[in-house]
Amino acid sequence: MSVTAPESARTLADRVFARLQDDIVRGEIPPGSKVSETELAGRYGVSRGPLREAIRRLESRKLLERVVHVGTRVASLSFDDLIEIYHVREALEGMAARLAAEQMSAEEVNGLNDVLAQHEQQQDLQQDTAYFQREGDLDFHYRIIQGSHNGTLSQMLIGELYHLVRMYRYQFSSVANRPQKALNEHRRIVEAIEARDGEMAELLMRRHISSARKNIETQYAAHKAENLKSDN
Amino acid sequence: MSVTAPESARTLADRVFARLQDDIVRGEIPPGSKVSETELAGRYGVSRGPLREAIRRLESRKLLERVVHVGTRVASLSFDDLIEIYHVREALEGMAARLAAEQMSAEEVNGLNDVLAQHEQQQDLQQDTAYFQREGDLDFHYRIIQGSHNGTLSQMLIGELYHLVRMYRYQFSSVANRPQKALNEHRRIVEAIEARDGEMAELLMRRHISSARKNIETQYAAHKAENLKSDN
DNA sequence: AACAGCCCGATTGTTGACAATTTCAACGAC
DNA sequence: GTCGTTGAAATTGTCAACAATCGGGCTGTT
Repeated sequence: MSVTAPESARTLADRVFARLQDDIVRGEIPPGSKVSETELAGRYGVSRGPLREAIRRLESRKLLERVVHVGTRVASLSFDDLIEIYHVREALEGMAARLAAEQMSAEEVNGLNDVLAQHEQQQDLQQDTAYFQREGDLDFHYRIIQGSHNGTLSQMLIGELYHLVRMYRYQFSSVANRPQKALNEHRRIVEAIEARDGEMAELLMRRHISSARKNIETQYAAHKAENLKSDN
Repeated sequence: MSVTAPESARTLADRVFARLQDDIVRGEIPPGSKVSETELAGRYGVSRGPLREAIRRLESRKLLERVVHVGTRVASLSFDDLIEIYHVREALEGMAARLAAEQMSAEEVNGLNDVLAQHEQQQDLQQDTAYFQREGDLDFHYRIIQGSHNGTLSQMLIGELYHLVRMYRYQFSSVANRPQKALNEHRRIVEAIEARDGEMAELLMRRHISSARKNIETQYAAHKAENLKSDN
């Protein structure tokens, strides 16, 4: 699934990088907290060399923020950051959907349908869906991105942006609060891909992500209004 | 102009990073060539520590390719890579143009018009335009990207993709071979931005980049056909 | 009491030595 | 002659010590 082949981590720095990234994305190390090189080196049982390499990689992925000679802290996404990311996702995943409609193989389309069927089952069973919805939604989007057969695009979305999106979702324990709607949108996107209608697939995907963004904006505005009220 | 404030390089690794990136983009170190850590450390007068840090950063920008325990070599863009990049640019810069139309300040729009006027003058003077067209075109696109007021978007385009685009342009000494056409397209994009018509700006920018991509594809097809002919 | 300047502890940046891995060439077997 | 093996050289990965820089607290002055 990962776009950068892990191959079970060939070097110490690779392993530390993977573990640290996971700890950050899952919120194990809370956003905004300072991370000390010596402390982390101890925690992961390596020297500062490989650890610094891991830190630099996570820094370029915007998961860590560093100030020279002062230190590194875990990035904490602001609301504005999240909106920015959704604008970028709208553009990139729209293009991904377009290319996927043109490029996906029959097997890949089948896989996409399988994912969709799985989601429908989850909806029916009404099981606790917080985690699975989260991961399931990612699975759907991942497959379309990979289906674009554009490595640069995949790298930017899966290799860079999605870690931030996942961190945000953990950070706010936020799950899509419009699952039925989203599922319907997913269905129509797959239909467009099956019909090899790239233009339609792009349009639908852009609307899908744009709706999610507007949903977040509305929630945030309500949240802020609520806070203002309780402040007075 | 750079999206990551250099502030005249506060650390050794920063300076080495900047110099090495420049040497790579300008083709000083030829694409595909192997770079030795000890050799580069000597060349830049630092130890291997900061140099490795610079290498890792350039690796995440896709300017260097590393194989564990083997070494690092300068990335050499294939034709397919370039096409991939242009698809991503089409999506991202289209969004940038849309946002710029909505967000740019009056001063920023003025600056954009200045750049345009400068380009028109260059056209008139018929001066040697290879270098200036190259940089001028970049300047135009940079300003619109920055005008989106979306830091994530700017980072992805200016901080990551454009270094590859510039490397390619140096690599093939390629300059837009449709300057008049491109200039007209630039004019219409600015008009849309001035009219605060985000949708139109996005459409025009996407067409602009799509045309450039198709132009490259045509050239490449012709080039390949030529090679095949001479092979027989 | 408020503020400026200085010093000390802690943290990061840098270095050179050591360990692990790969590559390549020489050698020998088939 | 080709292929597989082995060993040494070279290169990268890792480590621990040293240097540079920053933040906070102390002191002294106004």
